[in-house]
Amino acid sequence: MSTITTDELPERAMLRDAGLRVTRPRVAVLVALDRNQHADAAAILEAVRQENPSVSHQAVYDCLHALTEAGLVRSLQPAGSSALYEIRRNDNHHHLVCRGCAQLVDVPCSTGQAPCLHLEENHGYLVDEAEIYYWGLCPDCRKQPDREAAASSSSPSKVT
Amino acid sequence: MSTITTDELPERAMLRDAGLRVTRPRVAVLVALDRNQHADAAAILEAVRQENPSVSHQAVYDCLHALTEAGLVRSLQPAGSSALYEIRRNDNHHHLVCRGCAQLVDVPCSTGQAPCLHLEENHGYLVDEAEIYYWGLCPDCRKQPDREAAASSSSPSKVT
DNA sequence: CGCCTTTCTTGAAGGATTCCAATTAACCAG
DNA sequence: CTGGTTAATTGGAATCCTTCAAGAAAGGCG
Repeated sequence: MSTITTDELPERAMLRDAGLRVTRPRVAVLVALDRNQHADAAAILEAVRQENPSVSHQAVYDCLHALTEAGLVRSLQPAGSSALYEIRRNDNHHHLVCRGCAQLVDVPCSTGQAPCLHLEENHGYLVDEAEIYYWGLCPDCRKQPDREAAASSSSPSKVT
Repeated sequence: MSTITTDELPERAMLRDAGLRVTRPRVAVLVALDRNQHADAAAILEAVRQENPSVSHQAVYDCLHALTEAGLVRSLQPAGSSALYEIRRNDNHHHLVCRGCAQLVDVPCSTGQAPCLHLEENHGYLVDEAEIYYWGLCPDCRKQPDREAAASSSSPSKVT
């Protein structure tokens, strides 16, 4: 399906193949995401503007929505963070989140296919995905007593 | 540990046992959560004000933070929703979220203990919890063609 | 009972995201 | 290559949720 032209950015083909119009901001957003996984809207805007200074923040939001609807991009929102975006690949991975610094790391899915977890009782829902956040402390935050204490004991949880 | 006095609200004991001061807004927040699982801050505020009209929204946020840190309450934030709260019980359940209407349903955890999923590579993290969101369409939204189409096919997805 | 600390109230600010109308650009057919 | 149609982008403002700050009130211990 993909229309491959000489020296054409792969992002352009991605867009066309998904049935989306190829626009400068959309290409720029995809390129930015390719370089910077787990970026939020502000970071993407900044990256996009390095090469296209005139792009508005609204355009970035529109692009992200369009790309998400088209399935090219996946949006994440671990509690306490603003929306993060990543290019959707076929690996159906999950995420490891640090309670201390909110750092996000990819972890492979054990089964590899979505939905990767069986559900006993689905309440009549048509389930298509299981999204998993593993919460914990990253190596750096484990060294800091404050944050160590926050997540290790049973009662607390300074999620912020 | 709990100091049980005649005709005392169990919420007061919960707070005292957790080492928190027993205040009117905190008790009211716990009572509201007990009646209304998966409520957001606005819903809790409204419920609290039915009996305590003077409670400020800021007090509700403060209470929710204090209760969350103390481990009495758990906060959820499925992508696209504002923060939701539920009383933390010992069942370590997970959640089923409708992409159409954002309705949230509890589903039991298969293993029952946290973290309920083993992680092959933990990147040096100290993991204490696996939070799972099952995404799909609730029975009502499955009946609506727009939303049905949104999540079932591979390319589209009007997640709104 | 009274002090000290924590929590609450009030008012306002902040950040992220969305809405809207007018303009501009991309795609497709001729 | 050119025009017409459709869709995307711009820019500004508005909305929603959450947090900050300062003073007032209330809880808990001695």
